[in-house]
Amino acid sequence: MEKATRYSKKREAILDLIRSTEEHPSADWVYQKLKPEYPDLSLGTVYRNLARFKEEGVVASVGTVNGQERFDAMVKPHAHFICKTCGSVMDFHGLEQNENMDRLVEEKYGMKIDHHELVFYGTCPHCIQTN
Amino acid sequence: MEKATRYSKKREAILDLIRSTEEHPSADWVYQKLKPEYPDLSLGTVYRNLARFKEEGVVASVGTVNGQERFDAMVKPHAHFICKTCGSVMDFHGLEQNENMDRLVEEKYGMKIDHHELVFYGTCPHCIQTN
DNA sequence: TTCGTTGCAAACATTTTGCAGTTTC
DNA sequence: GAAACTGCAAAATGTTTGCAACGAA
Repeated sequence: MEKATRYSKKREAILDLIRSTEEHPSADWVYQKLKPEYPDLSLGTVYRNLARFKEEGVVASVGTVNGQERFDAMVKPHAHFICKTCGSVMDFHGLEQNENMDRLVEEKYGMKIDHHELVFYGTCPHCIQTN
Repeated sequence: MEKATRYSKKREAILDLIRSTEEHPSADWVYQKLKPEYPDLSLGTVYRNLARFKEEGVVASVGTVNGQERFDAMVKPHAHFICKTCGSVMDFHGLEQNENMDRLVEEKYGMKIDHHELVFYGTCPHCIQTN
């Protein structure tokens, strides 16, 4: 038996925020941003909703940066860049892998592929300048 | 002034172990495996040496699986597969990105690229069977 | 009224760190 | 003997969870 879903203003605010930013936020970033408007928001709620969004597939995890998981409102597959200096995460559009790659891999190696993630690591323009 | 390096039997054992397995181990896995032979080994030492290996570039982080960072004795670039069910990490050889990809990205987006990581997520053959 | 959702704080798990003792050179 | 390395245990950090109160339907 599936669990019913009820409206929640905070859940809506969390998703809206993630969708409105290019920051690829962490749970704490979301919490800090919403705290002023929702003074009684708790971190637990942010985590619970993020977990839920991941299950629903409306938000994806980009990976862990400096010990914190970072999230992305999933629109379509795209590559990411992570700055090793400041930890910022950016999108790379136009570097998508071949659409058939997942299927090819399935045939070649015998596993079921759900999705893949291409991440570049390096130094962002801003950190290049200030070093 | 660089810090001098001294020989350490445990450091050697840790690196040898990572190099000898396809497990893409976590810190704790390394610790558990070496504990019988080195009863006075401590987890702190494993972590300290892993951090060192990463800096030296002899070991790379594959990512975080179920909250634990997983490591790989870096030989040459290759893609990875992570099973969402059992958390196992495997190598995918023959899927390397174009060698020039990093340089292309640098020119196109203006960041300095150190390396990239391609990870597939899905269900491994073993977990397909037992479900 | 029901039961999904939340705040709060405690519990957890992983990783980091300070310090005193040990080992390498 | 100096300095690197380690064990140990405590601390720090990020995330999860139990429970009572709250809120949507």
